[in-house]
Amino acid sequence: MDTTDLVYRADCPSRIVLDQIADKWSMMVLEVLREPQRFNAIKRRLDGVTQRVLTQTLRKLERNGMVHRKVLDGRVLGVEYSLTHIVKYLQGPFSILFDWTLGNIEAIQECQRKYDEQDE
Amino acid sequence: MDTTDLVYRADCPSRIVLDQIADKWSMMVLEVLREPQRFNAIKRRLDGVTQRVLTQTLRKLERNGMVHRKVLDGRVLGVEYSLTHIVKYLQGPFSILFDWTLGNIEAIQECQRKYDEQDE
DNA sequence: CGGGATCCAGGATGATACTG
DNA sequence: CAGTATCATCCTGGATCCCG
Repeated sequence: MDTTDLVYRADCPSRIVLDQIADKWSMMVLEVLREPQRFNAIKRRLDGVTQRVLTQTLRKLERNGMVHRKVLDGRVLGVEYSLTHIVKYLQGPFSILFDWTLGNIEAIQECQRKYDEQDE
Repeated sequence: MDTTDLVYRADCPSRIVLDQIADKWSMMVLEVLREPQRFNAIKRRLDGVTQRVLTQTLRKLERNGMVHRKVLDGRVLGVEYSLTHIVKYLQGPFSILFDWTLGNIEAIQECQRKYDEQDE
């Protein structure tokens, strides 16, 4: 281990952050929450996520101060989620990542085909 | 489901890409490989990764055309990994993400403390 | 050096039912 | 609406041993 590689050290606090947000659902939630959304609205947009996993993901992001949870007052229960200010800064990079996946998907799938063909 | 939300649909190819790279080790490998590195060099820099998981991660990235695997000729076995050109475009956003974790770690840990204090 | 093969435990996840 | 609780299952990941 090179001690100058702080971000890669297991005991570096930033690694703990990466452990938290560097997963598929967290990234997609952060992208969806460009606009504040209610629980079921988020769930509907993230095709395939279960309510259990979405709840866990939101709790994790809330714990890390990246998402704000607000109980709406009204006759029926309603909860709105939104991004906190510290995480809004990441929206640019995230958008680039999403755009990149769309722009490179064909090249990637071609690579997958070639890779899978080798000694099938 | 809003059909305009292509990137969030389970059957959208880009989701498959996110499934592949949106995880902790993949992101760190892509960051480490700014400079081409040999297997054990990568392993040493990524504190805590096991050789098995690193191998799997590299294979996955190679399959998706993001990492190039090159067997070096010499008396002993040597393998060098490097980034392919399509993924180099992501280095900017990745660096921002890494810098962000370092810059916001204190605020985040403060949020964690507050969150954990609630009704301990 | 750079892995592959195997075994195994623990955590993540899906399905389902229930609730303030 | 927005969750919690429980259970069965699956899969990841760690540990270990071996190999060209």
